[in-house]
Amino acid sequence: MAKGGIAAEVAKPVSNWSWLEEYLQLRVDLGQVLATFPDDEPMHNAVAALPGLRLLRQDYWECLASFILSATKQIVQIRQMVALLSKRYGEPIASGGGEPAFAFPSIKAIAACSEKELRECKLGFRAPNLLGAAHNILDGTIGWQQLPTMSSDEAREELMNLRGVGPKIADCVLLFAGGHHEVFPVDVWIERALQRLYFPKRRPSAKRLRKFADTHFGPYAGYAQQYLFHHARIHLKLK
DNA sequence: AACCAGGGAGCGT
DNA sequence: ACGCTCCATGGT
Repeated sequence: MAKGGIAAEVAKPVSNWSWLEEYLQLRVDLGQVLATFPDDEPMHNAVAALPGLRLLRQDYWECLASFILSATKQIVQIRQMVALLSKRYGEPIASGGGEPAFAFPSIKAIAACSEKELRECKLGFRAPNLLGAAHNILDGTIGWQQLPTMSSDEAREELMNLRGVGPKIADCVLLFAGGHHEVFPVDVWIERALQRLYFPKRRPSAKRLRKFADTHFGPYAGYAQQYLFHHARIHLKLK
């Protein structure tokens, strides 16, 4: 994904790529981000292993919905659920002549589904949670439109009013959709990675790790989380 | 063929 | 505040 890309090489750009620049957060200076990371061995290793890793800036709804689906599911299966939902309830989008492609379903499209239909997309017990989120957004139970202007603490609290949304999922939405780069979501992988890398003997509680994450990684803790997370998944044999 | 998965809610202590 | 257990479904 070299900068400049295709658009710069054609005489007349047929398309405006600014959405992609936004999605990949190309305005963020990675060098400045990396400079804020703690000067310790786990971070050095993680950064060295994954040069150029970036956070995405995702759509709020797509992000929230995906992470509601993620509870107790493997990543391959999450992709499956998302693909199935999109195929059945999403709008068709340009696919470049290959397989037909579909956007992630809108809030209204999901709200119009029955729980049964969602369960038929293999959502299991997550089906009522996704449906409830769509309803609560549309009926104003939570301040959806105000989320982008809220502080991360306010937005987290607001999101956690949704059934099926706890601290981890809320933090993922803050980081990946809200652009709150200081937020450090703690999931089972990061928990294991932090224990292994920073506390090989002690095995601190989840609560303790939460506090460590909040104080140790600085203003771009979310980026640090991503480097550690993917490094741990790819190179460390955890579990 | 079990076992368990990018969590969260609802219980019990 | 903790520590359980259950929740559906499919990959390994």
